[in-house]
Amino acid sequence: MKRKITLKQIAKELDVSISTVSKALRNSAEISEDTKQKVQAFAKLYNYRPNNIALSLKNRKTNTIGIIIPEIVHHFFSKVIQGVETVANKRGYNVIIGLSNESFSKEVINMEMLANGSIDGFILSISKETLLMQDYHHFNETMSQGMPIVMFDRVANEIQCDKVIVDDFKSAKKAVTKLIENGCKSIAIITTKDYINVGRLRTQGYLEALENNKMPLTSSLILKIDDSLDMEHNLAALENEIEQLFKDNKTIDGVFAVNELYALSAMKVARKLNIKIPEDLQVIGFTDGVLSKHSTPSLTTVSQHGKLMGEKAAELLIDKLEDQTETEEETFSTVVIETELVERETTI
Amino acid sequence: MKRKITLKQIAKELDVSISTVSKALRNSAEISEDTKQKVQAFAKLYNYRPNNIALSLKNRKTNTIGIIIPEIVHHFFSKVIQGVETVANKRGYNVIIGLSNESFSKEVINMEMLANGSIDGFILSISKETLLMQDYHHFNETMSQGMPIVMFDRVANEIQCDKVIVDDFKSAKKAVTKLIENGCKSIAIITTKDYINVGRLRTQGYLEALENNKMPLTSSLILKIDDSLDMEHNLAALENEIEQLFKDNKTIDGVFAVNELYALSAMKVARKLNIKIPEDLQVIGFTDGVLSKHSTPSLTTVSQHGKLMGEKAAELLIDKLEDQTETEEETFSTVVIETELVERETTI
DNA sequence: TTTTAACACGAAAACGTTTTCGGTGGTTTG
DNA sequence: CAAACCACCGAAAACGTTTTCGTGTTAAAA
Repeated sequence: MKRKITLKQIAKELDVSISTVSKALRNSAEISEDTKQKVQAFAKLYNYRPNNIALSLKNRKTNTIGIIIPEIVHHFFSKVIQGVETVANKRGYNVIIGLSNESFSKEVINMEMLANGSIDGFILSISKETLLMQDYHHFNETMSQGMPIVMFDRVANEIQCDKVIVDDFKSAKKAVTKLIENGCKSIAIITTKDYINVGRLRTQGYLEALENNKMPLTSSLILKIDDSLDMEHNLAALENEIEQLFKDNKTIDGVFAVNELYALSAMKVARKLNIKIPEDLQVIGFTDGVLSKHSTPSLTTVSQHGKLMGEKAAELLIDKLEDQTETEEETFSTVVIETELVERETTI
Repeated sequence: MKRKITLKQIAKELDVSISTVSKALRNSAEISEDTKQKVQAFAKLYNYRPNNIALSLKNRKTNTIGIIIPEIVHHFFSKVIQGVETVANKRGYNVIIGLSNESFSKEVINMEMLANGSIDGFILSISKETLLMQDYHHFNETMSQGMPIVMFDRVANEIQCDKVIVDDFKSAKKAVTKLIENGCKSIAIITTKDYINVGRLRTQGYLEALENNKMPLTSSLILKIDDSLDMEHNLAALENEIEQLFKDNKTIDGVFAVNELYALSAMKVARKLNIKIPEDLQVIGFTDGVLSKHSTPSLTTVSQHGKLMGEKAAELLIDKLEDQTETEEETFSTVVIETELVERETTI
């Protein structure tokens, strides 16, 4: 087992100084052609690669991006990571991940862990618990230490930083309007509690769409799910709630769900109640994942373009990291990614 | 913007030496109670945290695990990452990810990138292209430099390292046997080309199950898909092939598919051809993902326990990293994770 | 009073780089 | 022949730690 070779060892072998080796390898004009050749040949032979850690320490720059997400087994977040990874690699950065599991404390711990020199900046989506508690001190602290943050999707308006979001309000409005245009007269929404801001915004979009089209707002048609617990493991409860919704409102002919799972559950319940999709009931979901594409019937959804969000977030972060200008007034931008209504089989 | 505080700054402020500060913070007996109190209070006030990079350089240990996977937008791999992350964090390690996108060169580049000091060891699943080319020099090189590797799922038998796999052969056999017990007389398999070893093994399991039950082996019932291209974006081609299979073999009453997507495509084609599931056709897939759970009818699958694989892989790697004993003969273990046949609605 | 030991602390090396600043020795110039 | 110059190379500092070893001070023992 041969350890990785260092400058020092090369210097010793060739009987020159460490500085000479370093310069020779970087093709400095200070070094004669002869020595350069000699050193470079030797380095190539022993497959020399500079040690990243030493470089990081010297340069006070790790060329690594930290990404903190609530969970990874989730199509949207996977897509975002994919996007981040793509541009990060292209621009010479690595990606290190931390999972908060929707927990405030894990989010804090993970950030502290990475902030101590391991990374140059963060890309993150806020955990549910943090949103609920509205405790954002850790974000401010990291930023005050000169470590930039880019938030995506689940952001906090109170925090001044770069953000990448979709226009949840407009997108929801567009989706519901689509249902109205398709002839739906009684449209229900299955959404989250209001502390999840994306859920709240989507609900508002729903309301505005109804209002703009002079349709009545019926509070019993608004089902707010408490998903503080992991719904993946609580499907039965979810389906019961939805079934009750359908039974209480027999006229429902359209459903807008703020995520894939809610939409699929609605479809499942509808099937159970012998409601035909899309003839008797049209459904639109949010977040374009694998489920929508492969469900039967395949689900019409508002696609968020997760990969694009990741790419954009990475661009923003790296731009900031590599921006040399020492301006006093820091400026932050919020990029809005356009959503797309992907029409499949659950709408006419 | 205040930079992170260092030992040197604390030392300067308190008018003691750097060594004293370091020792005081680590509660060394060399330092008087007075100075300890003073230093610790000051450090707490300024929220001192040791710089990870400096520690890594000093200790020649990064406490970071590198994980290289072919793609991340994939339920199984996400699960594995989740597993790795869980035990890594528990044992004080970070996780850094690299995506090969099923490409040999990206796999090599990514590994070289990380191997230069950024991480202590690898957990990886081999890319399709690498498997096809059978060029494993980069694995041997990294290991010869003292960096341990743990492979999972898609492994190379030629390489001596720790491995975490499922018994693809046995699992496939079990699944097909199940179909036979359920009364299927003509069972087709939808699998990959043989260079993907997991595909090959599953095919062998299929064959053995038939043989053991004295059932005829019909070559036309074996459909080997060339998925060198990304099938997610080539669904139509896949479905055509499957449709042809059904049309050529009208007697088919059972399908074993080596992954979720193949299984779902088979179900889709069956629906198109008005074949009832599970009455006329029973289907079993491999890899327990979200699709299986939420499809209609929900798919009976062989679950691989991705998270468990990740956990096990991380345990193996960290154990090796922290094993102090300087044994000459290195020993490698291969852990086989038991699969589980999750029976849902596509089987009787 | 002198020797010894305990105590408290600091200097310096090491991890692997890059870079600045000074040297050599030789050659050209006035 | 001295001065200036150039081409080439090395010493050392710096990044932020930890740790070994040495040293000075003080109190206890001889």
